[in-house]
Amino acid sequence: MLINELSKKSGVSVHTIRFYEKAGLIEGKRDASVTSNNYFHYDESAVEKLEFIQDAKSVGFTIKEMGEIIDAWYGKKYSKKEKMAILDLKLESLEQKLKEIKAMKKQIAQFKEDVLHNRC
Amino acid sequence: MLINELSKKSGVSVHTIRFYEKAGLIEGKRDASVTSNNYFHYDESAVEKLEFIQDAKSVGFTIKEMGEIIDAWYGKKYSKKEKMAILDLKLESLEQKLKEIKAMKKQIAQFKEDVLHNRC
DNA sequence: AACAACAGTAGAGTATAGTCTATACTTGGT
DNA sequence: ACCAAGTATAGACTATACTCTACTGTTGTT
Repeated sequence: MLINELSKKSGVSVHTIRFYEKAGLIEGKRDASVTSNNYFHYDESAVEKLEFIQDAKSVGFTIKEMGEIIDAWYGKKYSKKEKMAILDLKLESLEQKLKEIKAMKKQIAQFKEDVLHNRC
Repeated sequence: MLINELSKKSGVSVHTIRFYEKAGLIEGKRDASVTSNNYFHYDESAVEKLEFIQDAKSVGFTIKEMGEIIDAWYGKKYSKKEKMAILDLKLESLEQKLKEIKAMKKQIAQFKEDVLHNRC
């Protein structure tokens, strides 16, 4: 599919898809048999990656971190063992975020107590 | 205390404290009886707020959101009822973040499965 | 052939959150 | 009195993550 279709399927704008492509998160391929244009073609994995990116963004992963995860998931540059290690690190960082959020919930609950009892 | 002491107590740089002050997150007071300088004086609440800011940052709250929380915690511009409502909204957004992170953990666990069984 | 819609590239602009530099004045220790 | 260290303000600079504009070329429909 071309970029416009990818945009519609993923819900990510054409501009942003190109931005992600420059950042190395997704990759389109050019058809060598076509000489009249330079159009990039994308497959279903690009849709999956863009869907992942949207979720990963909202949990606070940076472009760089998303790139690492995508490389460990789809890429060819790591061995199976390395991929598992990278993904395990990401799981640990999520575990850390989980703890921080739980602690923040407690803190805000405490703020509510303070407000309730006019302690501020 | 003056800004340098506040910086040491909170672990936040003097520059960044001034940035937060401009953003309305903390507030120093000038001593009207002193005419020779314009130095700001901070109390213990500034330390508490800066400590909160560092935690709130790491869970993904923006400056604007932190300002809302601080106003609902320490500020005078809201009624008790309004303060509780604001803090409840923030608790809900944390609950949402918690869900997203748990979902992302599942997704990455699935990536591990895919890698393990050479499905990518 | 005309033309709107789409594709690519380069680069400018925006928003957020700092971080640092320059300048000028004040304070505290010797 | 001297001078390093601290303080305030304004504004420049950086990094991240987009978002948009300008321009050029291609494709598909009429």
